[in-house]
Amino acid sequence: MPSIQDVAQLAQVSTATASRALSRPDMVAQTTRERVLKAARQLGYQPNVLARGLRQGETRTIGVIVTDILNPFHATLAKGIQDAADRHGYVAFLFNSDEDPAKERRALDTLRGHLPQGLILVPTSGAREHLKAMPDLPVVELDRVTGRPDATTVTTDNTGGGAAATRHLIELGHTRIGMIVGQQDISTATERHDAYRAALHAAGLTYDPALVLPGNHREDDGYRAAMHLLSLPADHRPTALFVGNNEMTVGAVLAARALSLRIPEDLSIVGFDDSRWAQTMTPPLTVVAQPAYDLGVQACELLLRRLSASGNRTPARVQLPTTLILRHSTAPPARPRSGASGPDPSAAHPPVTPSTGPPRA
Amino acid sequence: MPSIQDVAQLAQVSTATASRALSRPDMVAQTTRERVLKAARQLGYQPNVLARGLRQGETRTIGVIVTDILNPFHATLAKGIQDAADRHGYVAFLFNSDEDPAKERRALDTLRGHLPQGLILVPTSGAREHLKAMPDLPVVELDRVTGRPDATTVTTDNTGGGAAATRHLIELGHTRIGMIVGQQDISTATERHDAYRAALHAAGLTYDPALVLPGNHREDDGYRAAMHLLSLPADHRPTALFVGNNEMTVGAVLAARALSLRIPEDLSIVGFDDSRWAQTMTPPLTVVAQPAYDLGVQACELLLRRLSASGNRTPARVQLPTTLILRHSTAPPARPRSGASGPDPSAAHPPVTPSTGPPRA
DNA sequence: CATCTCAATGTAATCGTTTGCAACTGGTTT
DNA sequence: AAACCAGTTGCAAACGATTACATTGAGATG
Repeated sequence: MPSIQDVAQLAQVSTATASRALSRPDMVAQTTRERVLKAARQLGYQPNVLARGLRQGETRTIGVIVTDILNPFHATLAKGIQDAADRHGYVAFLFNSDEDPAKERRALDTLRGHLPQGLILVPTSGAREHLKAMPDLPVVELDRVTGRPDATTVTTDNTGGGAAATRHLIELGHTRIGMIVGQQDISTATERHDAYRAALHAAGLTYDPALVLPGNHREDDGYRAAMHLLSLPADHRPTALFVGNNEMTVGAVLAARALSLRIPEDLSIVGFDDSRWAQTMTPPLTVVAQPAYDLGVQACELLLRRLSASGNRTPARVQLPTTLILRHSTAPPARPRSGASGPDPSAAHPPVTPSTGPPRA
Repeated sequence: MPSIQDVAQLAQVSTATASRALSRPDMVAQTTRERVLKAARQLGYQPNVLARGLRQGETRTIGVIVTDILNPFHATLAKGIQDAADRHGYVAFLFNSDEDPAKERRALDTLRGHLPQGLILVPTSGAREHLKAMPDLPVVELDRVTGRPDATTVTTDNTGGGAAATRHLIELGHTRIGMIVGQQDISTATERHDAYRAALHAAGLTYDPALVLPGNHREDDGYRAAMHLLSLPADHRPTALFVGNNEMTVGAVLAARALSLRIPEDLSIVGFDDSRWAQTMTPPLTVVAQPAYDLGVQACELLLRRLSASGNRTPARVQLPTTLILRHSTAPPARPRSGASGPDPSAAHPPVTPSTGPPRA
């Protein structure tokens, strides 16, 4: 790798002038500038980010930690962030926490050594604690929220989305609506859960804890939870399911199939977060859609704005709307027939193996 | 951020000793070492990667460029790489080229400034040219291949996979087998294409160029190409389709649905690359599966091995096998009837039958 | 006891940039 | 002609780590 010394030598100037010609064009005479630029081009000079970062303290780098890069929602967030960062001449370093606070911690430590100027984080339950160790790093919490008092956050309207989904099912005539909800120490999960409960109450329906099962955001959890709910005796079994995230929705659909329940005739399903899978499965899935790419872009721009104008009071919280997209996985409940002679659930071993992702650590 | 100076001061030693206590534990007396370690812990010291990298020339960093992070195949590659890098104490910087040579070029330049010790690249068509500018950077070409004479590569057996897919369709009795193939300047696309042609010839079938349409790897392209092929007059229309990558397969399936063609009764489809979508769509898709996660891991380990033992002749080319996974999107061709006026496919719920994926590592 | 050895530590140079300050140029003002 | 100016350029000091080399001191050896 040619250094700025090589460029300077070839252009017959000092390194100082060479440096200025490249980054402060107006401080140097036109003819010298051209000489330097030409030399740089000729050598294929590329400034050494390490040296520059060391000297300036500015790395033009931001860190990004998502919880699951294989989840299309998170991949889209990441892409939105990277595209936006790129437009502003920043580089985004992407890490993965796999929903594991310990891994998140390690990612943070690694990142810190690279002196990022800011951090965009989809927090795990440990994040609040971890962030205490780095009080002067500007952080944007994305999608979820740690609850730190004056955090900057970019989220979606989980409450509105959860309410819309639940109301939709109620309006179709469902009265036993089950929910598969994420970990209760994750803000999005509790918000969606609360919205579901509130919507039931508002409609005069009772909230039945037996119809609400927790999962850990992954497909398997959705499968297991749905299996349990759908195997309840016919007069307790929910006729509709609201599932709290996209991965678990896949599991729930597979569980319904495994039990030979037809969607939407025997079971209505609303998922959270749209995806190609949701659009193209049969039947196409009714979902609460989130503007994932935009979330990423907003988070990045918000962070960069904070970085440049540290005094300037830019908004600390951005919330984007959700959209209920009606497709064909929801319908009025079936008229109660006698002995909803569903297949014996205990005998029904999953004919469709829930697809597991690559090995999780 | 505390520096090693702060640590040294607190531990009452010189920076040299502090540095040694941290990275050459055996060069320093036990009592001092403990003092330094304690000071470091107390201050939350995290070595400045920039300074270290600058001094040592070693950044313990590798660059990764994939062509589409939103494609689950590529996301899985990236995850495999990052997990493997992490295990070896390396950090992987992930970039996206969006199949665009110009973007790839920019990513390479940016990357270069960060002095990565190696690069893992899913090359675009411009890569061969771009890499000339950086002759001393160790590169592993992943999934695709640029054709540079002594490149290190990690790929899958596209030829075997393409042959298996085509043979499978031939054995079912198909004689008009269409193919939707990727850009012909991408190695995977030509290999799969060649394998398809060879398999036809081996079976005594003629290769009909009219049944082979190119696409640019994205869903839209698959949709358009399939639309075209499936709109041919009934006696020219292919009864089976072999689609050259996962994204285009989605498009092809949607096109078939749009034309109310039942799969597999009216049209058999084999895709390349497995995915959750392929596993859970109706009917579950027959595919040529690739070990994506493993590809990433292998690429990373190969690169790191090359880095450490530069003299040592480690293998330059790794090829992993593909697996033809039979599901339910393929069947013998329909007896030639007139008019494809099948029932509305959206009403048809084919029985869900076991569709176990390949054993995942 | 003088000397040698070796382990432990310190001093200072170094990596490639940026940048405060000084120095030089040629022209303009007093 | 002295003083001043603005526009260019160079010198050299940082940034934070590592490491070649020098130094120290204590114990071993003759």
